[in-house]
Order: sequence, then structure tokens, then C-alpha cells
Amino acid sequence: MAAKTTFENLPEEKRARIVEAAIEEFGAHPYASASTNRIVKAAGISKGSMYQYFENKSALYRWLVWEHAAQVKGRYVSAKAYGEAMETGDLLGFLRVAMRGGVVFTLDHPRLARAALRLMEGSADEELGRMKEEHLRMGEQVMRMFVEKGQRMGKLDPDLDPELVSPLIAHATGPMLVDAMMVKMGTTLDGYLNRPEEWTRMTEAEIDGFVDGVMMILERGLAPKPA
Amino acid sequence: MAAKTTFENLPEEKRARIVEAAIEEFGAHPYASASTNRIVKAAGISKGSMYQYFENKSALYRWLVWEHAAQVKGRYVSAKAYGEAMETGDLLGFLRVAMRGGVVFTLDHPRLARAALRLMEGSADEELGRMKEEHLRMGEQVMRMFVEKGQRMGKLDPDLDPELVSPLIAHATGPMLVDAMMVKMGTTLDGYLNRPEEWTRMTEAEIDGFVDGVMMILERGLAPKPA
Amino acid sequence: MAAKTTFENLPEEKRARIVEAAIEEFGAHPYASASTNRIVKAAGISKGSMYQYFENKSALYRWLVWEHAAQVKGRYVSAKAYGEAMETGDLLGFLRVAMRGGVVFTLDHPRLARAALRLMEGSADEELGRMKEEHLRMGEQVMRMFVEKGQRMGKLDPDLDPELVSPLIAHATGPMLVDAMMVKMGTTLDGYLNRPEEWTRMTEAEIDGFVDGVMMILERGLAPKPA
Amino acid sequence: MAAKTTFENLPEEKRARIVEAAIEEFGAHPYASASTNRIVKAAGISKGSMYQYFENKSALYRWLVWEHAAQVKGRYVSAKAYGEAMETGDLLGFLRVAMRGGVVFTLDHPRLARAALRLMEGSADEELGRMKEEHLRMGEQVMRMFVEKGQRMGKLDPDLDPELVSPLIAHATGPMLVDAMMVKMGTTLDGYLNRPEEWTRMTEAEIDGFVDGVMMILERGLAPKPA
DNA sequence: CATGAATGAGGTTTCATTCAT
DNA sequence: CATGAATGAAACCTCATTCAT
Repeated sequence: MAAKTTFENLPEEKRARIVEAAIEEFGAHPYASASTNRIVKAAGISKGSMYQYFENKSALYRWLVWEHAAQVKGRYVSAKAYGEAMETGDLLGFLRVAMRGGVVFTLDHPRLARAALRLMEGSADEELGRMKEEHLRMGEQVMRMFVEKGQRMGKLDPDLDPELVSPLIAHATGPMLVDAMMVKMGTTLDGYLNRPEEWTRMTEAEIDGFVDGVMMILERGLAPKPA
Repeated sequence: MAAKTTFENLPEEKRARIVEAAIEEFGAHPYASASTNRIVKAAGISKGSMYQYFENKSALYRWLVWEHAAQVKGRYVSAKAYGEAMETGDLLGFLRVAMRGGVVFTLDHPRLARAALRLMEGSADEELGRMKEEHLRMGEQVMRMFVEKGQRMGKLDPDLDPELVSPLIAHATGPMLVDAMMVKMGTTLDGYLNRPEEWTRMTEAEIDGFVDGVMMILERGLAPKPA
Repeated sequence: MAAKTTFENLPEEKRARIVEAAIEEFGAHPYASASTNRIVKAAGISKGSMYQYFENKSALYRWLVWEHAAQVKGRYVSAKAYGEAMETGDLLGFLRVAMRGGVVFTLDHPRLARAALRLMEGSADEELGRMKEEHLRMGEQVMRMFVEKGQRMGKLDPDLDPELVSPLIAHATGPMLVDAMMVKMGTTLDGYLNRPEEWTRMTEAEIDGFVDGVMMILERGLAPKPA
Repeated sequence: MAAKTTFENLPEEKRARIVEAAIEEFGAHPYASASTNRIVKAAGISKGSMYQYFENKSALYRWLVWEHAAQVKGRYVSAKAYGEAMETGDLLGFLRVAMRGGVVFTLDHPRLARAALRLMEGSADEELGRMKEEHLRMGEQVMRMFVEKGQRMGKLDPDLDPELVSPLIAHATGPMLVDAMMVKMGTTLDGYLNRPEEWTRMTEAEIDGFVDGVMMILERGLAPKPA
């Protein structure tokens, strides 16, 4: 939707170079400061070519975070788990899966994760503004659905206001999660990106412990009141 | 620290014009897109003057969010409450005060709040990067202090990992709070800024209910396990 | 001359699509701003194909106004009338026929007329410059021939300087005519093109009256002095 | 109105260099093809400076033709003659003065005249489109005023339709005049600009004869019918 | 004969900052 | 202390045309 067919048809190697360059640039600079000039130079293609592949700068970014990042991240959260959670209304179960996936995705692809997070920063670009609003709306809808289902099934406190819980959860599993993760590693996402060799990646066990910690707080916070 | 003495000595009226113009600009555009040219034009001063008052663009922004915004926001959170909470280790009590203050501050000064939130967006400017890191570190330290004190006093679950809880709380009382607030009003912060007349401000009662809602989740989530 | 044989041999439907797209583009934009990219996109052909049909941008334009527009316009001015006027030296009779044809052609094909008028605007393209010069020279020659014949036959004032009268007539029956016509309709050619539905086309009677008005001025102005 | 005060305050010598460069460029290329890059290079100023003097490209052009050219041309048509013609309703007398001024202006400043004529060519720029429409409207109003006054005073045929006569006269004293003049000199305006040394300027006597020739046609064409 | 990816020069404009007055 | 003209790098994007397939 965001990339032209020209881009889809590119030889894998060239396509990869462009993707890599874009991730690098949008990962390192806010959207407004990211430079298409630098991207094409790093990718070794001409300025004109980039505009054969993408309508404009915002279309490139859109593709990167909405299609590419989404697809890569999708590999970390199984569709099965999502489906099961939907059926059973198991919000918390789903959150655990989603958070774990998010953590590992961020550790495996920190620059891409950083680039995607920038969507929330807002920008002068109208297109980006719309993307942000839509992303927020969609996230909120999904969360609200889960919350309401969970309440109906008696797994969440029925007195909780879904309008309040859904953004809380969206944050808890998105930006806040990344922040906490980095605090846990003793750095920040930007610091991690600048000198990745300096920090040791969380082990699987640490990841589990970390996710359990957050989950425990959410579970207790959202559970129905004991009779 | 960020502003030169020339700026401090300015006639109140002129100073106010500059502050107002800066809030407007940094509230409406990401840091990189914010234009000093537009600010001086809106403030009715010369470009040279601006550089007499502030070293450069980032110094102006630094002053705006670290000195001005902090001072304005300080009026919404009484020092007394902060002190009492420190003494009693009453993290939750403090959070309630802080959140309420944050909500009202955001409603009273939405553009300034938006400008300040942009600090977290990261930027190409190194100075700003340092500011962001420092802001995060400081926030975390304060929170950690509270958490550890609360645990020692038996008011928080001693098994909670402070490294995990502090960023969670920082988010819950910062960006997440603003998001949730805006969802509650049916908009987003940017939407609210673009068309302020379109949305009705939360009433005092609504604010209380909103804060109570968040607090209840935190209280239950962080409380010591029942024996 | 301007189009390659490949273009002439094209299936009618495809050829029509290209012509239509070119008229649209050259009618809407000055030559320099007109975009071959947009034309091929609108026509649904490949860029390479366009260069199989026409040497380059200026050849396409050349064909459009010198071959296509000339042919279409020719349908509005009968060859018979032209021949008769030539034989009888009836400049004024010919002008009446030519003006009426020009008016109806412009009303029937306003975009094509606009595209053709652009030739007179001059351009950075050398080829176009030559076209313009040649067009002017040819028009002037025809007019001069008529004027001199008319003078010899006693239908025009013999004191008139043909070098002066011929460009006057060329304008009166070309750009000036179109302008006057549009003033009569209460708009301009560009305004008419932008919102064609907004203006009501001149009726046949109005066209006749309009042409008669211009002719009357020319007749009196160019007639031999009464003895 | 079109130029910023920055430009008005410039040292005469620098200002002249810029004006000269702009005339050269807009005289030699259609508006869309004219390049601000070439102008600043020729004028020996920086790109940024040009944008301190003028809002943008169209503002520069606007100033050049609406303020500068108008002022220069004004020197060739005395305000006194204009005023007198207004009082006496002497359209033809005014036209003679205006045409003579136009001819000499064009001979003295052919590139500036060419640049100004380009306004009528239409362009992709919206601002320019508005300029053109306004210019046409204004010219037509002035002409119509003259025509109606001339008719009331019995100097023009009362049966003439002002809506038809005014664009005719506007052309006759504008683009058509320049064309005819150049035909008289055996060239075209563009040919004259490219190789000015090749053509000999009309003498004063020739100019008078030329203007008389056009005037005679108009006089007879517009005069009231003899009783 | 058709295709459409590739090109890179060039377009206009904005920017933060300096410094002579 | 105030001014605002000057700067030139950099921004995003479009263009007509070519040529290998």
C-alpha cells in the first residue's frame, strides 16, 4: 500500500540495502531530521530511484513501520496465541505473549523498533499525523475489546473503566515496556543503539523474569475484587 | 543555566512575548521542525536579540522545558505534599498528588505540556539527547527512592523490583497519563491543541474520578501480598 | 513530420488515449511545466513507448498543435470558403469565415485551443522557438497576400501598410478573438477550462453577433477612403 | 507590496545587479523555466539573500512586472496626457499617447518588456494566475470606462459593444502592438532580444508613422457612422 | 515493438547562526 | 544591548530521457 510495485519487484539484495539504510536513518533521527539524501547515499541508489519506489518520504516511513516492522514483529507473536486469547478472553495471557514478543523483537531489531516508536512522536507531516491517530485508535480498539470481553468473562474487575485501562495497557506493552527493559539493562534505547557492544543482552531467563514482573503488577491491578 | 542574564533582565512584557512565542512554536512542531525564525517573528524581536538571550536553539528549548515548564508545573504540585510523602514514604499518596497536578497543568497549559513532552522524542541535537537522558535518569532515581522507602515501610510489596516499578510509574504519571486523559475526553493531545474549542474540559469531579481510577489499579498492583 | 510512423500505425483506441492525455496536459500547463510523465501515466502507456512514437517532448507538442489541432480546426473552416476568398481577394469575407470557425473550434475544443495558443508563449526549447517563428512568419505571409490582393482589387484602402495590417489581423483573429470571446462570456479561457460547467456557452446567434461586431470594426477600419 | 523592505533598503548598486539579473532571466525564459538559481548567480548574491528580499519566486516576478516595469513604463506615458484624455473622453488621443509610449518603452527596455508580456502566458503558479486575471480585469475596466465615456461624448460609435471593443483595444495597444512593431523591423521580439545588434531600431519618424497607421485603422473602425 | 527501472542534475525554499553597524 | 542582512548547506522532490530486457 505504501510502497510502489517497483520496490516490491526489486532484486532481494538491492531491496535489503534500501531497507537497511532506511532503518538506520529513521532509527537514528527523528522523522523530520531523517534525510532521504542520506538514505539513498547509504543504499547506493540514485535520488530518482527512491522516488520510483516510494511516493515520498512519508510513504517510505509508512512502509517501514506499518508493513515491514509489523511483519517482522509479527514473527515474534504467534497468531495462534492471539487467536486463543481472543476466544478465551484471556487478556492477561495475550499480554504476556505480546510483551515477550515485543521485548525480543526490540532486542533483535533495536533500530527498527526505535524507528517504529518514532511514529508516536508526532510530526509536521500531515500524513504522519494521520498514521499516528489511526495507530492510536486501532490499538485502543483492540485493547478495549479485550478488556470488555475479559470483564464479561469475570476475569477482570467489572468496575474498571475500559476507556482508562486500554491506553494504560497500550503504554505498558509499548513505550513503557521498552523503557523499563532498557532501565533493566542499565541504559536507554538510544544509548543502546549508539553503543550496542557496551551492553549485554538480557538472557532468556531475565526476559521471562522481567515480563513476569510487569504481568504480576497488571494481574493484581486488574483482577476482580475478592468477594 | 540555560538562559543568559540578558534574558532574565528583560522587561516583563517583552519576556512574556518571547515565552509565549516559544511555547507556541515548540508546542506545535517537533524540535527539529520548530523554527527560531518563526519564534522571533512572532515575538517581534530581532534574530540577533534571541541569540543575546540564549546561546542557541537548544538552549532556548532547554530553558523552556527545564526552567519555565518545571516552574509552572511546580505550582500544581505543592512542595508540602511532596515533603510529607517523602517523610512518610507514601508513594501512592504522592502519586495521587502528582497525577492530579499533572492533569490540571496539562489542561491549563496544553501547549507547554506538549512542548515539554517533546523532550522524550529524541532529536538530532546532542545537547537535547543529554537532556533527555538526564531527565530519564533523574525521574527514575526519584521514583526508585520512593519505591525503596515504601517497601521498607511495608506499604509496597517487597518483592517488587524497583528497577521495573520506577519506569512503570514514571510512564503512568507522565505520557501515559496524558494519553489516557485525552482518550477520556475523546481526542488526543494534538487534536486538542489543533481545535481546543471542540472539546469540553474535564470537570473537577471527572478529574478526581479519573485519577482515582488509575490510582486504584496502581494501589492493588503494587500492594504487599495479603498474608 | 513530427510523429513517427509507429504512432500513425497505432490502434485507434490507444492513439486516442494518448492524444487525449496530451491535450489535457498541454492545455492545463505551460509547455515547460507540462510533464511527459503525467501524460504517459494518464494515457496508460509506458515511457519507453512514448519515445517510440515521438522523438521527444517537443516533437509530441509539435505534432499536437501543428498536425492534430490544425486538422481539427480545419474542419471548422471550409476549404471552399478559403479558395473562394483567395480568388476574389475577399479578405473580409475570409476573415468572417475564419473567425467564426475559430470561435466554434475554441468552444468545442477549449483545451486543444489552449494548448495551441501556448505555442506563442515562447519556451526554453529551441525547437519550439523555431516553430513559433515559423508560425508567425507563415501567418503573416498569408495575411499579407490577402491584404495585397485586396488592395489591388480595390476592396482595401491602398494606403494601408501591409506590414502593419497583417499582424493586426493575425491577432484579431487569434489570441485577441479568444480573449474577447471569453470576456463576452464573463470569464477567461483558463477560468473556462477550470470550471467549464460554470459558464454557459454562447448560442449560435450570439456567436454571429459577436463576429459581426468585430468584422464591422475591421471593415470600416480597412475600407478604402470614400472618394 | 511584493518586495520586502530588505530589498528596498539595499545599496543602489547591489539592487541594480539583482534587478538586471532578474530582467535578464525572466526576459529570456518563460516563468516556469526561469531559475532563481541563475538569477542569484548572475547577481552575485547568495540564495538565502534572495529570499530575504522576496517571499518567493512569484513575488520577485510580481515586483518586477507590477512595480518596476510599471514604474519604468510610466515614464513613457505622461500622467498629464492620461488625465486630459480622461477629462475630454478622448479615447483615441489617449491611445495614441499610450501606444507611442509603449513602443519606445519596448525599444528602450526590450527584455523588461518581454518579461512583462510573459504575465499573459499563464503558468502553473497560482499566484501568477491571480495576477494575470487581475491584470486583465483592470485593463478591461479602464478601457471600458474610456469607451463608454467616448460614446456618451459622441466620439465613438454608440452602437459599439464595450465588452467587445475593450479587449480589442487592450490587445491592439499591448501584445499586438509589439508584434506589429517587430514585423515592421523585420524580426520578432525574441529574435530582437537574441541578436539586438542585428536589427536597426526604428527612427522617431518611423515610430510616428507606425503609430499613425494603427491609429488610423482604429479611428475609422470606431468612429460614429456618418449621418 | 513494449516496457519501466534508472538516472542525476536541477528545481525552490528553509534553516540556524554570525557579525558589522 | 539591539539589529537584521548575509550566508550556503541542506532539505524534498520532479524532470526528460535512455536502454537492457
